[in-house]
Amino acid sequence: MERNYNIEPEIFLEPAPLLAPKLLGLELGTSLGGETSGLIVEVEAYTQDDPASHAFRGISQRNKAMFLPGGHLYVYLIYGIHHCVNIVAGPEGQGEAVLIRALEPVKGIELMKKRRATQNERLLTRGPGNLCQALGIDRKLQGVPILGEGETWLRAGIRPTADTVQFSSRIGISVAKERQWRFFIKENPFVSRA
DNA sequence: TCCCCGATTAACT
DNA sequence: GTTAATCGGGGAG
Repeated sequence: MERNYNIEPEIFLEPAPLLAPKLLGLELGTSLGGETSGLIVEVEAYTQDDPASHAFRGISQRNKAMFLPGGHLYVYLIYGIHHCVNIVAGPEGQGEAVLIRALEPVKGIELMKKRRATQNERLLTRGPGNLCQALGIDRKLQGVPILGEGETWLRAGIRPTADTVQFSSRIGISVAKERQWRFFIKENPFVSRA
């Protein structure tokens, strides 16, 4: 574990599969009627040439935030119910992003319990839909920058050592299962699946 | 315009 | 293990 390191802004211009593991251990938070945050413990990378990616068919009204420069947010609605949040990767015009799949809660646990309607801390930010609900993230945050002093922010957290990072196929997709672009912290209880 | 189905979740049997 | 919930993107006609 390493604390108080700096986030290098250039990492967001790297391809999503390179950026994704570097996001593990960073603290993602919002200040929306109260501060809530958590350490990123599970992510997945999606690229433009990737059949599982929303960017695969090119730019559209829905996915245009994916084509912003790295370091912005791409938020989408899935199954008509749940929001999912991505951190955009790569240069402007390149449709790549990293889906945030799980956080380890840090700040605003009481507010997150209220938003999630549960007292079970383990369920607050486990899974991409759940963590958006806990942090109050929806499409009003479409395309906002993640670095800087906005109401959505990313800060240095606790950087994992290489031996605690695992990777696997991505969850819930029906194509491109051979791409092992899911990265997560070994044995972390907030990761959505073992 | 119609139709299918998804980067999910929780509540079932 | 299975299934309903509920919206909107995108391909077919």
